[in-house]
Amino acid sequence: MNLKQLAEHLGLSQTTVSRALNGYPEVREATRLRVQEAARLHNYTPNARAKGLATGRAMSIGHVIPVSKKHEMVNPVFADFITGSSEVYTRAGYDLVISLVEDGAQEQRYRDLRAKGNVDGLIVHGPQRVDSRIDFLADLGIPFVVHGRASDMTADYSWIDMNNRRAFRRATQFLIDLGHRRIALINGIEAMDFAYRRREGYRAALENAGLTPDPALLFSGEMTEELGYNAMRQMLAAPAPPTAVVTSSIVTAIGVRHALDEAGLVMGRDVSLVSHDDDLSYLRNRAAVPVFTATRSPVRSHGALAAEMLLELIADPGSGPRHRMLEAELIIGRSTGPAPQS
Amino acid sequence: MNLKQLAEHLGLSQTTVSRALNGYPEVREATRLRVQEAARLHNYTPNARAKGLATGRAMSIGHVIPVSKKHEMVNPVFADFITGSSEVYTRAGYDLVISLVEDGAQEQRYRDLRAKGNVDGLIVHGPQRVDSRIDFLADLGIPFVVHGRASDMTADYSWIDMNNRRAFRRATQFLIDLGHRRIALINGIEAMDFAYRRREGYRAALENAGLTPDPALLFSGEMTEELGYNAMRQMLAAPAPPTAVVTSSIVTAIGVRHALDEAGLVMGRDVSLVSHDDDLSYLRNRAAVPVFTATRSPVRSHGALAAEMLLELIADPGSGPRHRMLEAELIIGRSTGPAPQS
DNA sequence: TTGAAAGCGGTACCAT
DNA sequence: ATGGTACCGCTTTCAA
Repeated sequence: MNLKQLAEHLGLSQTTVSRALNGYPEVREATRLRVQEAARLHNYTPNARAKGLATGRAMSIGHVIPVSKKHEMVNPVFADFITGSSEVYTRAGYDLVISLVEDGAQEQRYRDLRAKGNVDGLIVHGPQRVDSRIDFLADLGIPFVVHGRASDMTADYSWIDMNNRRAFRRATQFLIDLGHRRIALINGIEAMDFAYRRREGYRAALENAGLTPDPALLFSGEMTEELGYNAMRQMLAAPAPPTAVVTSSIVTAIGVRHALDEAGLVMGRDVSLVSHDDDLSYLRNRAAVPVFTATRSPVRSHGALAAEMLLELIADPGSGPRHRMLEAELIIGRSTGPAPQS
Repeated sequence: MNLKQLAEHLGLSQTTVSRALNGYPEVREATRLRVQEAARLHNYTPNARAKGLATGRAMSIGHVIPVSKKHEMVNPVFADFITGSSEVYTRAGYDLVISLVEDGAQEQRYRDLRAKGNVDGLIVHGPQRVDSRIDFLADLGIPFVVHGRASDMTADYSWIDMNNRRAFRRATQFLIDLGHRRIALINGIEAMDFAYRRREGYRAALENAGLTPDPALLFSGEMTEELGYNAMRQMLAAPAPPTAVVTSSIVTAIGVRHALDEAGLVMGRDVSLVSHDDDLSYLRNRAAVPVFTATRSPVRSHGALAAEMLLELIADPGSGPRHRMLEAELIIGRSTGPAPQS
């Protein structure tokens, strides 16, 4: 059933029916009720494409996720993030369009997204330290919010990010406070902004304690189990293995643990481990248990906040860029030494 | 730049330009080249909404993912699955629309998706053993492919699924072959079809070996770390703990391991563990290492296959439902006993 | 081989 | 308070 048919059925004009349904004030209340009733009865839902054509708004938001041929993995946090966003979009009547776009085709894809006119705004995932997408999208004039930042760019754009630097500084400090001196970092790919900031935090904590980062304890790559496994094996085979490890992902931490198993070492006794993005809250306060300690960021609410930010940006294009920084939580599942300084 | 402007610019009619760009044969070759050249030059991309309105096709596919208020989690395999699908869609010129829809609002949301006209077909995720969505969508007359099946329904619909029953039968058999007699299962929510089938496989292996499933060793719930932790703790506190555990998810397995840690037990020595959806291929053949053994399904390619199936269905609505079953791989990272029979 | 014009299903301006 | 009508941008008959 479309508008025309509904209007004929009611003996009204399309105009009046449209107005009644869209809450315009100049419709008599009785008429509005009659129209709404009929619409409900016939399961009338306006055609989104026609509506979009007429209004110039697509009522949908795009999430662009970079994938590279080389790094096959799609970060699982996207799922969480998108869940948060989705709730906001649904409530506001927006659809969510996902675009996985490959390294090479970036700009053309964005241009298309814009020209095809099926998104009103974009969320940009996975920014690098210098990310050409940002200037490009700004030029294109489409509202967008970046999930993360591009540290080495000066442009002012809207973003939402967690405090990666702080989280990793605290995690590292926690281990230093426990007495560790040889602390490894198994990080994501450091061209990615988040990984770069994490390493900065790690380094800051070491330097603050008068320690020099040892390159032999620094690893970065795609955050797979395999990375953790290989890194840990390599370090265990070297002359001076670390006594503690900080990893960027729980997945990597699992690999680390397999390497420890293989060497007959016990996590929490022989080697301490802090992993990011693990939710150990169910273990909190079980202080005697040799488990991971973790930092965790509420990715899902990041998604919701980013979505809200973007919708505001779309509603009020005049307003300037918005920024939002969120803190990660340090979850101590095991504490064999002094608690970390907050 | 829109079609009208491009046509004026070229001194041609919209009709001719449209035909030239869409490969209609009745355009003179010289004209076509001139048009294509100009289109490229001006970055002309047809407006998708207008095109959709005119053709009646949205050129986009919806993925509907059920979320319930109670089970907050969104299964991380969606991310992988969608990645696979996305590649297929992109190549075929389709967009991907994600709809997370809440338990209550299911039918209304599908009806809307259909009526709003912004998807040409749907992939349905997370089917239950009896899933009302299937009959409903069939009635609605929109092409759809189910990722998974609904065991207790008789309707014939298109689906793609992994052989959950077989995977869990083999995993359980593997443990039986190692000599285990008390084998626990920590499963997903068994109203979900996949979890139900997994339990059937587990049970089949036990019965085949003349073993009776012990209800005290059966757990099901949302596949969180916490589930694995609580289940394992509870079993360890009981009179006759299991000597082996099969879990439906690597996340759950991590929780199991924490419970073992807490009890001072060693995985692979005191308790064996097989987890599903873990990729231990990097450990394959390291037979002496006490690690997880796993079954793994290539979720990403499931996504691609489902997408292809759906596009075929859309292209040829007359053809009947299609089905595709995929086998999971049993990855043996540790083998302290005889290998499982395949 | 090309063009004019009628939709596709709405919205919104201008009348009445 | 309601209706007529000109778009929105593209496709597709029908004519020339």
